[in-house]
Amino acid sequence: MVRSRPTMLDVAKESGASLKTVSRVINGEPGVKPELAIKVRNAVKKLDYRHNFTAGSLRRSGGRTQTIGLLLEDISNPFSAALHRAVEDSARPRGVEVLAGSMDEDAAREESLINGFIGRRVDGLIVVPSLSDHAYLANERKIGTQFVFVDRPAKNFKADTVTATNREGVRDAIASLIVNGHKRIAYFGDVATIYTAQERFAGYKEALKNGKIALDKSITHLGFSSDIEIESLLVDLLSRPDRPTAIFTAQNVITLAVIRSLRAKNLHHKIALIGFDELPLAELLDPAVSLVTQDVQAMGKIATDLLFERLDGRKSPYEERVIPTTFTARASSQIRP
Amino acid sequence: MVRSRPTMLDVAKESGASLKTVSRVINGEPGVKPELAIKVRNAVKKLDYRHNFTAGSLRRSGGRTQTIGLLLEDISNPFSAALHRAVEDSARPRGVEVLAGSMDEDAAREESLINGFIGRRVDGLIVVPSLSDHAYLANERKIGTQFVFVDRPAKNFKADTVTATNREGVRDAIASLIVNGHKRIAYFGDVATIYTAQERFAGYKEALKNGKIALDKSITHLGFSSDIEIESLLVDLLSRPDRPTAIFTAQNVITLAVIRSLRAKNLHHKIALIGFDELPLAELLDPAVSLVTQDVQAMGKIATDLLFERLDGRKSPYEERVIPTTFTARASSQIRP
DNA sequence: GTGAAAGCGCTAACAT
DNA sequence: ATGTTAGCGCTTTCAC
Repeated sequence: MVRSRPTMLDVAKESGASLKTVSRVINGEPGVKPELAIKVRNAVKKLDYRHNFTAGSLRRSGGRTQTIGLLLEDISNPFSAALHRAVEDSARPRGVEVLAGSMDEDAAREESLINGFIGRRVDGLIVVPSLSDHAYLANERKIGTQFVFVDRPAKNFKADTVTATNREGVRDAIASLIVNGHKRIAYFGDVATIYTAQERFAGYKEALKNGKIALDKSITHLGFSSDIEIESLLVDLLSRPDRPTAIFTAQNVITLAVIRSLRAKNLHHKIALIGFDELPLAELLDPAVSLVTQDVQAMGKIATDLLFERLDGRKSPYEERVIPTTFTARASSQIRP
Repeated sequence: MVRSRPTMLDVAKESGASLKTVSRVINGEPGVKPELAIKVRNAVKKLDYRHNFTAGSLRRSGGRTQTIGLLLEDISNPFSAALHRAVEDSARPRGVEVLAGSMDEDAAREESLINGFIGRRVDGLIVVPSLSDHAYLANERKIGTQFVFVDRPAKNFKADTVTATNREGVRDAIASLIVNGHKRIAYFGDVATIYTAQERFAGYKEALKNGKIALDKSITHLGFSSDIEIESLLVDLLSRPDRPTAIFTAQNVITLAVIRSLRAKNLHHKIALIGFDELPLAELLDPAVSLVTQDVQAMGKIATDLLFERLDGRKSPYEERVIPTTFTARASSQIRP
């Protein structure tokens, strides 16, 4: 049988207190005589009353729902999942819950998610932005919804942003290859329309320049590619007389594809490799894979803290916080040309 | 400057329609003349009106919020993250958003999360239950909140449940080792208080029995252990004259620890290994690791579908859906004794 | 200290 | 086809 939920009024009747007094007790407001408060609490238990947060925020000054939204590329990928966890850990101590969604780099999905979240009146949004234009968020911000961007800056919208040292991280990793004597270093990355892809490629070019090595576009590849595509590109590349002696892969999935291809050609002990992004078993592979990684935990925590500061009324100019990446040198980058 | 959000009344005034007509247009209810509807939609755009879903559900019959809660062990682990994604993919087409949280096998956290979610009036909850007693949920269900449990059944609470064939999956994997001639198969698993750990160990015992091999408790270990603990246990085990010729690891983290230890002792090509749970780069390791895996996608989809069926009013008895596991035989389980 | 009344933004029920 | 009124469960405001 479906009963209806007890309300504050039910608790008031049961306890003999007034509606407002019940509200005071539930919300921990001062100025209620202890005996009355106990009566109220007993009634709460007896009726199994559950406070309706949602109804409260309708009238509450500021209208805060104590809920934030988190827009990720894909909830299930390790970067997103780790970021989500960091956000959760910062939000929960404040009694704030997190709505999360996957955008799949799809502008329509992004819009539908943002609508869904704003329709539920989230207090703020933490966004790993895709390509879309974010100018339309200005109206939302006027109304009090706050925004923080992670991993990449928003487009046409100034806001607090947390990114990693993509450029410097790649630059230093490539430099270590150059120190080891590599002069032909291939680069496999994402399309240059993605901010992080741009930055990482810029780091590559910077390192080459510092090492007085000319950029050879025939050994760089920018663009989304299937495993098979990467494999065939690699086969081409590696059958050339002037084949690269080292490879830098600028992203998770690409690193995996290249590892597979190198193994298939039995070149994994011949050609040096450095990848960007965490790889779960990197140190157990043969050779262990050298990686440039982001401090996702820190990025999530800082983003959430920035969001709450804005919600608490901070008015200072929008910040760009840049979190250092880490280069973990393992056997795969010690291979000499 | 912080403006206040436009409401339906503002849209009504702007468009010249009545409040209710605006509501009809926004909610896509029939019976509004196209011309008027267009006027309303123009006003919505002009004012940048955002529907307040939350306020609506206060009055709406059934009081549905189109939001569900998902309680996971740890949002950031691959199993949880994949489950979350599957739930999201089933929920979004219905316009339902997902609140998720990590319980860390901690009853207090579980309670605080459930309170937080119910306080926001989620329509239903999908739970990967920890050890706590779920009898108290009976009151919530009377009131209309629905529950589905995944991976493990709830305690003292009957509800729809989606689990995997833990027992059968392990049994068949162990059987394949026995077929290969193994008679001494070590087992490393979680504490037997966890349902899945129990089931998996039961599968191990079943396979031994079928193979007429006596259970030797000196080569089984049940309990949570650090990497170091596992390593020292393994060292002991492997230095014995009657050392095991194969190892079964009943969980993700344990599998990793055992792989590390076997490598450290240079025994990874000597001792057969099968693990439970997905491992991201399993096929790239040397030897490639044989695994029993769950169909997390299917589990998430089925759980969400069951939840929505209940929310749609299905009254039939609570179901226990059991999803088949998959055994992927790779090189690590082909090693002979 | 406590409580009554008004109203948050919306939908249901009932006009017209 | 459209509008009016009440009221969802709560917090605010203001009175006692």
